[in-house]
Amino acid sequence: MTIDDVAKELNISKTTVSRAISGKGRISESTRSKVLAYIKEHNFKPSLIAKGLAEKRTYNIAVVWPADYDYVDLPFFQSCVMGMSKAAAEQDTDILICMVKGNDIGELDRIVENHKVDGVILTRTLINDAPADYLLSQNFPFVAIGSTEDKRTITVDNDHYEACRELTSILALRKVGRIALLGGNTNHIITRTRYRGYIDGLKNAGIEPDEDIVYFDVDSEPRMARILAELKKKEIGCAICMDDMICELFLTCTRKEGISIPKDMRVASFYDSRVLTNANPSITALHFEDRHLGQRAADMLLRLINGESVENEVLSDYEVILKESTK
Amino acid sequence: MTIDDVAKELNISKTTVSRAISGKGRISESTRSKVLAYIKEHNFKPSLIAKGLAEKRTYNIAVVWPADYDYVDLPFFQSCVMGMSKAAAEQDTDILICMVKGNDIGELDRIVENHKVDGVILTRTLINDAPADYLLSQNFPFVAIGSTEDKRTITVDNDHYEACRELTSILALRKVGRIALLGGNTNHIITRTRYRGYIDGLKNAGIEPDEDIVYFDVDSEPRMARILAELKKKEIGCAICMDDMICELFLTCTRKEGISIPKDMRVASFYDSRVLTNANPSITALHFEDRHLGQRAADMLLRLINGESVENEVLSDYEVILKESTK
DNA sequence: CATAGATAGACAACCGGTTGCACAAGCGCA
DNA sequence: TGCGCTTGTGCAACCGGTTGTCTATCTATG
Repeated sequence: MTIDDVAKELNISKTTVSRAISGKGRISESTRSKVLAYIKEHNFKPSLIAKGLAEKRTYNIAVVWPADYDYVDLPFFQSCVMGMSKAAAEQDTDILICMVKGNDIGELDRIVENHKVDGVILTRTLINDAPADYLLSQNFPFVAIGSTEDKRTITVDNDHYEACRELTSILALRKVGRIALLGGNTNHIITRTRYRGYIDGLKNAGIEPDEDIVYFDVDSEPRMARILAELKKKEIGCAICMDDMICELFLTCTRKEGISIPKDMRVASFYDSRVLTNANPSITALHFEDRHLGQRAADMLLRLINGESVENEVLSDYEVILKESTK
Repeated sequence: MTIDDVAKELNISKTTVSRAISGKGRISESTRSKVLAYIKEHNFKPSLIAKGLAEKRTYNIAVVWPADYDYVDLPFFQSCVMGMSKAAAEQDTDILICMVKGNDIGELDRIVENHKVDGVILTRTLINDAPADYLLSQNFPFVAIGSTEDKRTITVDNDHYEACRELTSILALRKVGRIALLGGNTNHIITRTRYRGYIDGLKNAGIEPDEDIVYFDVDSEPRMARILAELKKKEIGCAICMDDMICELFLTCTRKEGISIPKDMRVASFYDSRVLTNANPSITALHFEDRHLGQRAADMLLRLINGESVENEVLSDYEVILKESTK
């Protein structure tokens, strides 16, 4: 069934049917409701491909999936995509996956050149983000989850600065001793953002930050073991892990060393992932509503595609959840 | 730039250009190479939307993403999708995400009715799989990763029966004592398949299976704790965990109980996921090449869409990796 | 040398929508 | 009553490809 069939059946022109469905152009209310009733009764869905050809749209948006095994925060990504999917579906739009390895643009150029999508969503942007640079150079609509250094980029993210500041100062006020920071990949913008929050959180609590107890690129067990030795020597009372993977490493190493938590040392983490939820003792962590984040990102991108004006957004969908590990 | 522009520039008809690109229809080798050279030089990509409208295709396939938090094996899913993405890209086809919750068909009907994709890939099929039933009823092309009960379905999967049989008999021959099975969700077909492998693995080693030491739906720490108590009472020498999540639970509980591995009890797992890779002691596990699995699935689906004949496939992309936990 | 058959390419219809423009009917107002 | 303006609808071109059918040219054959 096509709009021609509908038109013939109702003795009107296909133009009128098209207008009734899209809501654009002049049409009488009576004709319009007649058409809508008919297509609803017959469960007619106009072809999005034909619509797309005429409008030069695909009704698809891509999400860039960072395809490095050891690097992606899968639960975060899943939640985000769930949110995007929900928001997009409301406008008949779907999510297409674009695998990208490292800081290469991978399949992105094929997807853009073939015009397979109307826009792109980037997650967890890097300092020099190749996909972002590419999309900017092509003047292709996109929204980045996580801030970027280019002012032209539309971004949305949770307030990681504020979240980390809050967590840090809460811990500081609890008198947990010296607070070390165990950070992730310094190429991630988010790593620096959280770092700033940590610094200011300490300052708010009247503590002078000490660069000697801040570590980045904590990505392996041997490295964590070495750091842990230093923490012991420096008589650190509490460690803030910048993500759940780092926290896992921390827990593994403390267990091996026979360090008891929270008796000997305390620990808090970003993200209360499944692994941490099951941990013993339970882990103090920041909980984020990543789903909502994805939803916002998709909403913003769709508005961008529709030519509406879009402002950067900073969300506060997080919560500090205090558990045993910082008691 | 369109094929009309190319045609005009080369003083030939758009038909000829179309034929040169697609390779269909009669065309001289000289004209063909002339056209191909021109479009290559000018980096011309014919519109897939227009092509799609004419051919009634979208050059997209959907992968159903089971959107239950606690249920999806994310690393498995990621690897699969990476493989699919790679195989599909070679035919200008992309992967679209279709979120589905539980055994509901979710967004699937919208995607099918709107003809957003040419076919669907299902992962980890259930006993009564709503998406599979729906797609069959709509006569819509799809491939299932994991077997189904409906003979009309095209399936591909690793040989989980054989893998589990092999693992079980290897362990049995190592004289690890009585071998218990800790299984997952009984709604998953794969759970039953592995179970059969376990039974036959024991028989091959001359051991009579004992239903009393087979557990299913091991999905929480309390349940695991109860099971562990039984295993101790029954003097079990080794546990086979049907997936990495169950193995994690097992490790957590044994640690709490002060059970030493492999001294007091041995353990082996399906999947050598990141979490297990870091475990201490290292865990004996089955390693699967999920990426290749996804690649095969996408290949098969594309052939199905192209009207070629497709046979079910059973892959043997796995390896038993023996580590300390079964020494 | 005439003719049949093969081959290369062009024409035009088609896929299923959108949209600029033309036109007729209905209305208010002088 | 006549005029201009608004409103509702239709026509046909267009988006950018594919493909069935037809023609012109070339080759092989008796």
